[in-house]
Amino acid sequence: MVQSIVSDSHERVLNAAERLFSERGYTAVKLRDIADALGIRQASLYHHAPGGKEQLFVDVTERSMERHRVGMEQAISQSRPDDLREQLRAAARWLLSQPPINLSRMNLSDMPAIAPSHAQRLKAAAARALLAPLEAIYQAAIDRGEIRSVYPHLMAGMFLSVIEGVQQGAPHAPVSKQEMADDVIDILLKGMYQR
Amino acid sequence: MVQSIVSDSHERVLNAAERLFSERGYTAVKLRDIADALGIRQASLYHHAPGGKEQLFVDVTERSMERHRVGMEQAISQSRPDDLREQLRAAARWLLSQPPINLSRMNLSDMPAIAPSHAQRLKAAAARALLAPLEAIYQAAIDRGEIRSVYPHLMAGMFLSVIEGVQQGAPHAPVSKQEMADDVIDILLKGMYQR
DNA sequence: GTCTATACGCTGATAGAC
DNA sequence: GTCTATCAGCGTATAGAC
Repeated sequence: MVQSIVSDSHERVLNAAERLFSERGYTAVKLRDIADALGIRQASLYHHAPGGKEQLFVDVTERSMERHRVGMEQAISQSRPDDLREQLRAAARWLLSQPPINLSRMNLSDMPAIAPSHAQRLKAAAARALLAPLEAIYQAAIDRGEIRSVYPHLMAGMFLSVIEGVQQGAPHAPVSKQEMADDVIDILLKGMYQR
Repeated sequence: MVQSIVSDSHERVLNAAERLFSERGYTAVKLRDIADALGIRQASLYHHAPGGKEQLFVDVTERSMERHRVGMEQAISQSRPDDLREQLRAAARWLLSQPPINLSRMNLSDMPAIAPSHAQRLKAAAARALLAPLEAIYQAAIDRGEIRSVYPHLMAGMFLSVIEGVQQGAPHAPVSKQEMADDVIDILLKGMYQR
């Protein structure tokens, strides 16, 4: 299969589309923008994405979520068990290596703009890929007494919000994203109060 | 001034526009949506907002940010000084009483879609209204030794992300938004670890 | 102050040459 | 696989009647 070296042209289209969609959202990205990023004409996109804009968005989002599901689960399973801090750091490292995800924008802006059945599928994929793995490690940490009792779902959403904030608020900071994420995880675990 | 009772028709337009823009963002909201929310025709909007869509967006966003600046400063100044927890709770109460704000979406999606000069003004207004007051109370808490040394700017962004997450992730929770916000503030201050 | 009608540009999409 | 040409529909905006 000479075709699937690393990034055949179909992959290049998906990658460009994913970066733009994940940064600006569905409605703000025009097919023209994606074509420009690839150095081709808007109409030429239809050779690689015959389904049109909405289908392209669904495809890249599902691909992204599946990659995140695997990435998150690997990051967590490769960390020491019974160490929430290390698990969260690994999850943060994974998330920061990827294009940013804004779940809030996805839910409020992107989903209403596509077919309800598509929206439902993407929401489910996001829950599986991002929320579920985090909820699981929080629940496990509660069960073994490492942390006090908190709502795992709330904590998972909080973690994702915060990492996303790090990812995009980073430019102004004097330190790297990963350092910021580590600091933030420390605060979530130990708090801000003086010891 | 019989005109300015509470909500003359100009205000009603701004309010409807603000709610929609703040939820879905600039590009996802069509003037038609705002008109529908008001029960009028799209063209009739131009009587109240002769400047068109972009100007309307700038107007409502500046109005919103100015209101937030006052609301945040009041919430904080009416709290006990030297008590970061109470100040954060008051700030959260204020934020949760308002239409949601997604700074990340504003920066990545909305701003690129409007004139650069407009974008610059709105970003500055958001920094003044939301980030600055929070940075100030964090810095003060550090100075008086209430909390350990953290980056106030990072903490301010983190707080806003988290409250916004509470605001929109609330439906699934068994408790009120304010309770969730209080829990989250407790975690930021005390951490998740068992005492 | 709201309406209908309409102009206009932009965007998504199709057809067919190369 | 990419192009040019073109279309249909949508969204913004304007004109003018009521």
